[in-house]
Amino acid sequence: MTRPPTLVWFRRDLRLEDNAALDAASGGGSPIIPVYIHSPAEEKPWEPGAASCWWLHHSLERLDASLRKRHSRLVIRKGGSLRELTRLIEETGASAVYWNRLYEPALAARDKQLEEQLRRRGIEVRTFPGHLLWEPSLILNKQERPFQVFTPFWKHCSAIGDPPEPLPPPRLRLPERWPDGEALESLGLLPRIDWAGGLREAWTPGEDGGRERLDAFARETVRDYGETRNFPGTEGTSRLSPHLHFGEITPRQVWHAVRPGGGKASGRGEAASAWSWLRQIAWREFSHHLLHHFPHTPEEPLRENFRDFPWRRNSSRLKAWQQGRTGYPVVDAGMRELWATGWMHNRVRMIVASFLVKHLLIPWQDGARWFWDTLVDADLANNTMGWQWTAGCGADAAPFFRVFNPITQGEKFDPDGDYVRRWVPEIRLLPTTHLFKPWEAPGHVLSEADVHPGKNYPLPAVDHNEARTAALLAFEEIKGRPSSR
DNA sequence: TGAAATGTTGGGGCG
DNA sequence: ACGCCCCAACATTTC
Repeated sequence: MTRPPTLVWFRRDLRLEDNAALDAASGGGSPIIPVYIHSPAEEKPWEPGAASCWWLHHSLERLDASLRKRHSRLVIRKGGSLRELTRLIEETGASAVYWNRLYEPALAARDKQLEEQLRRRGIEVRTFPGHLLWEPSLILNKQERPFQVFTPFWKHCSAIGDPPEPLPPPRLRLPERWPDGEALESLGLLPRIDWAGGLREAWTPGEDGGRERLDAFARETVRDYGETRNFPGTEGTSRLSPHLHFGEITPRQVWHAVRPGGGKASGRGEAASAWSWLRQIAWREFSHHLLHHFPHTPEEPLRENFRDFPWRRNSSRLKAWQQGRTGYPVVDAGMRELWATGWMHNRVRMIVASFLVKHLLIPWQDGARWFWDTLVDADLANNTMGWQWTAGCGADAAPFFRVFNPITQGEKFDPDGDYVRRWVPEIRLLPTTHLFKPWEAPGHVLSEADVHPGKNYPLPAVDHNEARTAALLAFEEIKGRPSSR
């Protein structure tokens, strides 16, 4: 007599290692049935965008392949989560469902309901942490309120000490029979017209790809992270964000992979670099913390006075921004990198976001929507926090009057122009002194470089100084008003 | 995890 | 030698 199987419900934890739900199920000794249920409607209004869907398809493919190496498989279903889980329970005689917790408001609410309904039917439900280092509901300040400033949040969390060591890969006991599943292709995650060439070139979705990226980063890149992280023309960052979003690797794996002092000698600068990167991991935690405690923030500004901000919706300017035709080379380079690869360097994200919100006065929500659809690492918590931060209406936000200068930002952080030349090839022959402001170049320099402003490269959508003044003026309108209830 | 305006200082050219 | 101006370099404040 074999024991009834346990369903391990995969969601955004598309990995076998350091997977608490899978580990607990394998330790329990029951046969394991790995399940994925495609139910984008349950994530509304933030169902995954086009780039995320592309990633998800390949990540599921990889997960299934690794399971098959262990003679297991991923059972794919689509439709309502409760309906499909219930059906699977009936079909397989499963007595338990395990999963790793997610924290976005809509999903957390759905999961809570599911848990109750399954329990009512006598099913054992167990849920596990692991997507984050610290449970958002447990992190509170001395007044038992959520943190709204990053530094005290980080101080509080880092004092807790190192997170537990990652879990080993599981041993999978196989069921006697497999339930039916859908073909991955039937989920329709891949684009109908193939625009994903640039994504394929840039990324290897899946646990193995994430692991390789992490190993390479921990071995080499992290050493100089403090120096190089701000230069989009170099590979100074980890590029782990999509792997973290889909749970192909975990924050505790990355913590233990780069944390200084783990036996191997490292210089002072190297330790500082590693900590400054872990601090970025803590920003990810902070953004989930904020979304958990302020669940309306994907749509509404945290600071209430920003509801009355005199935004100027303008679809043709929005489109120029989306397509990388603003006439500001750094901005255009970033937007084109995003479109081509599904990713953008963080320094450039701040520049293009500031440009949309402060130079064009277009609502940050419009920018957040575009990022949502085009980023392979689109993450509701990170995206929301990032945009509210730039717009000046979020927690610990940059004040609104901090307006990035798209010219000097380019000169500072792309000093040789490598980044701009790569993504805005039509101006690549300009000398670096004029690369970030082609409209100021003398005629003979332009014609020698074959740059014709207004013809083969756009004139600036707005004048920097005028736009800056207009933004400061618009900000005056809401300045005196109360920023929170 | 700004930028620009304004203020201060100090060296050098020059009458 | 001296005052004056210019200006770079740096610091402070303001948006």
